[in-house]
Amino acid sequence: MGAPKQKWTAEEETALKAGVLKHGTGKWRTILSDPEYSSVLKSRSNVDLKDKWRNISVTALWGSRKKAKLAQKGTPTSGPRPDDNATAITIVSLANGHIGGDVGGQLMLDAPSPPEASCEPPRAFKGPFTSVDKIILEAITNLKRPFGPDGKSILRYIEENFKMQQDMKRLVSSRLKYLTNVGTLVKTKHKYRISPNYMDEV
Amino acid sequence: MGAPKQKWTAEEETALKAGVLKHGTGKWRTILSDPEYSSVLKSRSNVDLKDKWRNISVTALWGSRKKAKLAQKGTPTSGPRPDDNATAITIVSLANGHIGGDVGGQLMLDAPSPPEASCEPPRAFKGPFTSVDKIILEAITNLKRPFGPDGKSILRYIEENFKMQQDMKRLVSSRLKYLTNVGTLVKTKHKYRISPNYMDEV
DNA sequence: CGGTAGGGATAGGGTTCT
DNA sequence: TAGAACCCTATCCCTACC
Repeated sequence: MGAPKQKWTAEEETALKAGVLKHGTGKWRTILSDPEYSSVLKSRSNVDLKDKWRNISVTALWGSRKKAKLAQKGTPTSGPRPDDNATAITIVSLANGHIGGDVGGQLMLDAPSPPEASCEPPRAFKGPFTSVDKIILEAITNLKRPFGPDGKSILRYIEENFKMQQDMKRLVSSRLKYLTNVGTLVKTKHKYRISPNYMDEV
Repeated sequence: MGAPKQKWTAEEETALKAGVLKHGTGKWRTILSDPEYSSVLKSRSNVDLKDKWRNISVTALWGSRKKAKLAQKGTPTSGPRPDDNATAITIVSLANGHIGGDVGGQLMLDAPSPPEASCEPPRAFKGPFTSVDKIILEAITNLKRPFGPDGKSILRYIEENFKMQQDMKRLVSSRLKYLTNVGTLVKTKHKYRISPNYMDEV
């Protein structure tokens, strides 16, 4: 009827990956609207992009969605094995890493704090943070929740303890996603905790 | 972020329904502030409540929001199946019915049923039409707008064509909401038209 | 500014096709 | 039979409008 299973071409897949690299995961409509990819992807919907990306990621991580589900149920303690097939993981990381510097060009998280950002973090614990990531890790550490705080708590902590001149919601959300993807954080039931392997880096 | 899909529990849903029953639809912040529900719903926002209620209502009426939209556009033949899931419909009716007697106590229009209406399960469809409802239907019919008149036009029509001794604004607004909820009216872009399925009841 | 309504996007479970 | 492609819809997000 409508679409007899339109297989993804290599070109489309490349465009999708580039799009995720540029705009981050979860920005399917944005990617689709980007003139850089819209021509190649014009026969795809935002949902198609989402589904395809899921296939790519999950395949790289587990081999298939089915295995992924089984793995999540059967082995609650062991996370994904990054050594399996790192390509998609790399792409995910890369993509999310790029988010920071992208959205509106205003995020610029790693810019070594401008001359005197006109707003000094009032209650910073570890001096001038140049990275939102560090703030997030601090939040998780200080919040001391049994299974880790959830995203809202983290966001609230940051908003209450730092003077930010912008809305941190999306940025924090992006970075949580990123830190989870690269394995720095472990996400369980919407709660984030710092991976044991990274505790010493905090 | 914090909750990429925090599914509603049965308990939360019950609290929401009770809240609507008590305070009426559209009073999401009020429901959230009511100590009777605030503990159960503490992880929800007023917007969450609004969305969930929309989902409950629309699911009961049409099966899903998508189907509802499709039904509004085409498919003149198939309407909602009242026998499908009447519970939410009933609750919607009940809730809105209570609104009438609630706000300022001045609405209190015509209880079509005897005094003991308070403990009686209301009939959702063909339900308690008030005289104002009939006037509203007349207004919509006579105004003959392409996609139906909006609330203001309906109100103006009533004020111009009937001598009412009270301010009809809130009352008309309530009844429009009610008639929309029970499926008698279909609301699209602030305009109201009579559902094809109820045209013959006018 | 805070709240609500409504449109619309996303996430994830489920289904169909190959 | 597995996996890719696609569907369904609860939930979440954005914006206009009071």
